[in-house]
Amino acid sequence: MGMEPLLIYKALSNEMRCQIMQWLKNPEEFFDEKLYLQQGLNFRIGVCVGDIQAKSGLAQSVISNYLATMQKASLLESERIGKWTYYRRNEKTIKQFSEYVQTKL
Amino acid sequence: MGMEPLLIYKALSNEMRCQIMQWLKNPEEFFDEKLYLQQGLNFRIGVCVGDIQAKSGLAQSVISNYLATMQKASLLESERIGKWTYYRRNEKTIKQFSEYVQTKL
DNA sequence: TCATTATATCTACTTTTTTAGATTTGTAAA
DNA sequence: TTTACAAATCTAAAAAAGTAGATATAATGA
Repeated sequence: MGMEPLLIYKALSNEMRCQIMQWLKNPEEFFDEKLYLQQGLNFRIGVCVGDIQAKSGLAQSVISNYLATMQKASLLESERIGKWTYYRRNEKTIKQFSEYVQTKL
Repeated sequence: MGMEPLLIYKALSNEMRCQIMQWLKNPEEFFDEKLYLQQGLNFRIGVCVGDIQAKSGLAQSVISNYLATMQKASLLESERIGKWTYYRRNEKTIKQFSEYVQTKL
């Protein structure tokens, strides 16, 4: 459960993965919430893989792999509901990392 | 002159390079300043490549290359005096990076 | 000038990461 | 149950990063 700076640096050392962090920071700015609301959900649960993949333009397997990388670094967490997996930021880790950079780097 | 987060994440996504950042944060804790003082220098100018290389145990060419990578990310700056090149942290960039992580990540 | 030392650059090999197609797994709907 | 869809995993090829020996450059001292 401990935050691992090296894993986080590696996860963030890729432009698209950084981009995904930004998209998930303000999903309403980058994705359409309508279909989520229709299902009784909202972006608090995260954004599903397919939406992220479509926005990225990369292959499904690549995005799935990127998201797994970011989850292993615990920058993201995921929840499966029905056929969909929703990814959202893990703000706790992000805060810990930010504090690590501030005090330890 | 602008701080580039992606270059910085890449530079830090390697254990030895992270280690070097730590060594250069408190050189007096990890290196012997005597020979520097004898030359009218101190660690404020930085630590020379040979000392960093000896401590790392890696090949000279590898360390030279690592230091160049970190300098390109502007995490480090260097100064040549005679035969020696001294590397020190660029605290300005480090601060900017820390603020970037805090506010933008 | 010549030899020595410190560092950077060049070169080649190895390892890791990126990338994407194909397959598998899990879920839901027909 | 079959079918369809979303996402994860498998596989393999291409690109990038890591590694270290050899060579080049730059400075010093004999």
